[in-house]
Amino acid sequence: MRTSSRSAETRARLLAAARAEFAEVGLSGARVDRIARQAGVNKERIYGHFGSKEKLFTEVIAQALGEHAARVGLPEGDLGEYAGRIYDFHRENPELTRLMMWEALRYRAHPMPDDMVRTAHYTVKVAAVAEASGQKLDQRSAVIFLTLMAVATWPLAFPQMTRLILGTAGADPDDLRGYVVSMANALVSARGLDSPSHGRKRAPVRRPGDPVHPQLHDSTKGE
Amino acid sequence: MRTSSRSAETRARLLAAARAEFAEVGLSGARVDRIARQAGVNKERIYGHFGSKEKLFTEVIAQALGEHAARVGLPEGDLGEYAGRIYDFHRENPELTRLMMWEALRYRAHPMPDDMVRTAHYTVKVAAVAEASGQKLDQRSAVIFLTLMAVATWPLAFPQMTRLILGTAGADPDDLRGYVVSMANALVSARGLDSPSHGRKRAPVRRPGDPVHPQLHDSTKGE
DNA sequence: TTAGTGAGCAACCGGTTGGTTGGATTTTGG
DNA sequence: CCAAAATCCAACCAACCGGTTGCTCACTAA
Repeated sequence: MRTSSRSAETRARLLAAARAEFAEVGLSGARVDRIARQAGVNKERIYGHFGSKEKLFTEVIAQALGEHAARVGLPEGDLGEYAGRIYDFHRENPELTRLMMWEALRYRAHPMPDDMVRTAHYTVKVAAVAEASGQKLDQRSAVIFLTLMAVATWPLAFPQMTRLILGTAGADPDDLRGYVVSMANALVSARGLDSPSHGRKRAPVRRPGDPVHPQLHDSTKGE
Repeated sequence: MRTSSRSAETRARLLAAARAEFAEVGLSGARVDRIARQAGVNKERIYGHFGSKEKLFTEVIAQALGEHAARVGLPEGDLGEYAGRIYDFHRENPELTRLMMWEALRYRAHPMPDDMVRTAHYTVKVAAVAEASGQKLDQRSAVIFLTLMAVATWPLAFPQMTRLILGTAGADPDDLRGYVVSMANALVSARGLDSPSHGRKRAPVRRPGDPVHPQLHDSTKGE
């Protein structure tokens, strides 16, 4: 085996092991020794390839979200079924859900390294939602998409809450999927029911090409 | 000051400092020294009062959820406005949202210490939802309540996703509240639209002998 | 006053952690 | 085939972490 491909494989093995470890216990809970051992590599390689545990973490998240973006399709036709597909994907890839949570906890709303590509990704999806639900492309389409995500992923992100609310008997994943689809359909079928700016202020309209400023965040802070 | 009340105040100061620390960096990220210093007491007091870092963690969560239960009322009348109240509370107490996430990541669906009291708590709320939405008390009421929670808390739990989907301009919290209320109303107004098992069940993806190891738990687990 | 009680604390401890280093081994260019 | 470059690794380390201990001090009851 050539050095370069051997090196690439080492890197890939480290990334895979790190993804499992980070998904399981998060950044501060992860142990570099464990990652290296799981990958069957010396832990020094982590620093040779990635520089630090934290940089490895961001690399893992970027990779996982990239795969996610590539594998879930666009919303088309029945939006309830689309929510079901999101549910399915997160159910089959619980690591992604957990990585999203670790990411949210660590970086909050701060811009991420690959902010622009992800923004573009969701812009496309929101447009598809607008078309599928037969309304014009505006803020409300984005909100519907956001809510579909919420309905589909919340029970998987907060399994303890789901169990407490539904009870152990009602927590059957397949039944839950049916409920998710049902709730999502209810959302879409009732669109246009009342105005979005129901509350206090008037809603601004987001321009699709909205510039996002990639402002660096403090790297010295521990988790 | 009397010894007992002084002790109680020390305990309260530790709980407050621990809540901030745990909400910020989670259980494994938290530093006992930091909590003690923030509380202005010696770190030995943590072990005198709570026994261990993990027990302090569960105590913090129990307290925070207790406050939450006390301050958000029962769902009554307009369920959309109820979702708005949930949103308001989590917006004003972001620590609770984060604690729930840390808890979900650490304990997954496993039973928690105060499982019963929390279950009872949600049973009451689900019953109130059933009454407020004018339908009989069944699994569907629980699902509606669950979905209300999802719609109200997801944007706050995943601010980075919300920002990416809505854009920086659309992420205004007040507008977001309006959307949450609107979406929740859409949900409820479309109740009874279709049966829960709307689509055919999807093929169950069973993971036989799930090899995911729950390792991480400390050896000192017994109570 | 004094004995008893419990909160408080500085100092300490053993194990662990992220990160480093010097050199052995393998691959590549020529 | 050779030398340079790339890759790998066992051993090491300083800092850090959760948890403990032995003692002091303030307060209370008798």
